[in-house]
Amino acid sequence: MARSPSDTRRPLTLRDVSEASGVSEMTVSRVLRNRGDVSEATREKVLEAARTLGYVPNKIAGALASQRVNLVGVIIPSLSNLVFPEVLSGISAELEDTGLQPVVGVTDYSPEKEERVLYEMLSWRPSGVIIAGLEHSTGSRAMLENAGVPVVEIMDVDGPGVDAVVGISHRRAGRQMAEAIVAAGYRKIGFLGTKMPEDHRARKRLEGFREGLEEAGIPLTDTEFYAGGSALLKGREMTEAMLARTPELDFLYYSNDMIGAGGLLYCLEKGFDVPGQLGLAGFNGVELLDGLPRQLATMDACRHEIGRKAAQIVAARAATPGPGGEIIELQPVLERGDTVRMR
Amino acid sequence: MARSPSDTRRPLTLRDVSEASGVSEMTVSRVLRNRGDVSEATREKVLEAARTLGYVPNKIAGALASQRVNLVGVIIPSLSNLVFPEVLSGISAELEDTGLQPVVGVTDYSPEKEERVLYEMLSWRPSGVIIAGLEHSTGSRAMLENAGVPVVEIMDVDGPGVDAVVGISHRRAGRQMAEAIVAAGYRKIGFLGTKMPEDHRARKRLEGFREGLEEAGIPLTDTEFYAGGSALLKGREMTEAMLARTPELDFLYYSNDMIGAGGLLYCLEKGFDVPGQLGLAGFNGVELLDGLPRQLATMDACRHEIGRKAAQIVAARAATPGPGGEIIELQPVLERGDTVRMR
DNA sequence: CCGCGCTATGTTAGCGTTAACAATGGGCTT
DNA sequence: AAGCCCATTGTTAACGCTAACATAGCGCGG
Repeated sequence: MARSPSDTRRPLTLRDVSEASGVSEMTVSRVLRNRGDVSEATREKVLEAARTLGYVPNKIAGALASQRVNLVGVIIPSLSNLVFPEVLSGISAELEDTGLQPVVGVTDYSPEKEERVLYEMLSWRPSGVIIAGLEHSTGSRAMLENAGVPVVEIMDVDGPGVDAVVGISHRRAGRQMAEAIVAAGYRKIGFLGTKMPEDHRARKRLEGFREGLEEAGIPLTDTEFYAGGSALLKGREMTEAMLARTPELDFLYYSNDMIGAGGLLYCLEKGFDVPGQLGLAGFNGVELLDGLPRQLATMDACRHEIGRKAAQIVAARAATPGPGGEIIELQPVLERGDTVRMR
Repeated sequence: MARSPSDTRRPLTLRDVSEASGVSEMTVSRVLRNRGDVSEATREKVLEAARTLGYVPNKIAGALASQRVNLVGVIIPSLSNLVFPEVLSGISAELEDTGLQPVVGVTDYSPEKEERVLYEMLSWRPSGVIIAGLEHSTGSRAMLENAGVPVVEIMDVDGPGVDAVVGISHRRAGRQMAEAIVAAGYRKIGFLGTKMPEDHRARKRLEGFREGLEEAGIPLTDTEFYAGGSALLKGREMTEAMLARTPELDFLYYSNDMIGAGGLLYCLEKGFDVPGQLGLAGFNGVELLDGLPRQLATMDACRHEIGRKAAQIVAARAATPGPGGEIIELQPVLERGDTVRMR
């Protein structure tokens, strides 16, 4: 397993293994990749030699020679959002035994950083790219179009994609929530969400939500936006601020579950009648909500499933090149929880 | 930016750019890497050509030729733990302008998977490896020893490392918490934590905690372990179960903040006198706690700082090879919050 | 016992880039 | 005007591996 004799720290190559086992480099390569016919005897001899030397193949050289790279670039805005790790887990699970490996890049919701990360990724010539969102800089879009590999844009289907798209309609999700709220009889509605101008999905949810309310002839009574900080705490603070400013509100729609949870905790503490006097809802369906004193109404964003489907598309096309352009719209499900009254 | 004429989808190479700009490949390479002297005129000509073609350099070939890879492998057990994304953010921040790029691998707390991920990473010949924990399989350890690149084991300093180590002493952290609890006058103490046998850091905290109690002549009255599921919910359920079984408990020490938060919510709901009759504490110092109705006592695990320091070590040694073996022990700080009484 | 068709192994020629060194040429010194 | 230097550009040979083809040996049918 080690390299005791003459440890000159010259990195090991196929040649070392080939010399140690008395066969050609090609044969060693074949053994190590399980490709082509090799007799059982040589196979074992080679594996033994590789193991005692502690040889680790050089994929850089391998990739250059074979023009194949078993990496899939995954570009997401953030890792601290909870949502994206879940998408990632779907991707990893699906890629598990395809021989492909996800490589993650984080953009911090910045189009410039996205462009840099994408450039960096493409320079490794991955077998595919999975990227969050449909909105990209001109440069990024051009790179995606010319990459010559499968591209899957995820999370969102409200808009044109470069190639394949897997996600939900956030606009529709917002609208559906509006309809449910109106149907439950709430009339004075407030929205609380992120300020981030680059969070297009939150924006689309709000737009859909507004549309849904408008159709019922109900205005959006108040809005409040935040940026940064502990989401749970922000939810709490924003709720307090909004209710102080607009006490007549009877429903609060939060752009994500975390601030919604903060709001819920605040309302319960204050002894408000939830959902009787005041209804609450969030978005995403994060696991965290299960542990709250009351179930916050939410809408599952199909995060794991989005990851799986996206990975499937990449894996399928890495195996057999096809035309591409698949559009998969998943349907988020409204989970009413305990914070929307029944009628 | 695009590739309109004769779009044969042959991947672009340096040669294409060199032909388009009328200089040699070498000169193009120099321009694109800002290396060596190139006249301003050619520089612009080349950049222009590269831009209009939409050329993206092939780092695989570059890395093979130069024997330099600007990647740092980061191997962590999980992304859904909240703790690790924070470590990652420290690493990214520090690596930001070193030209190095983190590449993340996830082990799911499995030594076998760790070994596979490590092998995969090393096969890309990264400039360094940052890996969580000190406990590895024999194979992994051998790979780390022979990798010939800087290795930084993070999170934990309780034990021997392969090369550099950055972390806190979880044993000491457990002991400190025990001392604080005893000093506050609590005597009937329960521990709630993960069952995962591979979470060595949680184990060490428990060991240290036990030691600390023993020294004060106080036994650990009850323990409860869980695996999987929503941590917040589990915390709630375990707390209920434990208090039903052992009602005389006056303190609950949770192995992480998430289950601690669940426990706190449960206790508040039940109207228990916290911290008077029942004290609570968690571990990690996650941001989430800020939004809770009451501040849970916890101990900051210095996650961001650990990431930064580890990245610093790798970056420094990638620039100037040194001896290695740095050991950096950070000191977690007890944050008493509102759930440990003052005396 | 010849040669066909295997299977097992070896040989050759890149993959696209960069390190190292070589060449070119114009200006400047003497 | 010869020679030299420097800035700039080009040439050559890897880097470590794999695709594609070549070869060696061996059993076996006719």
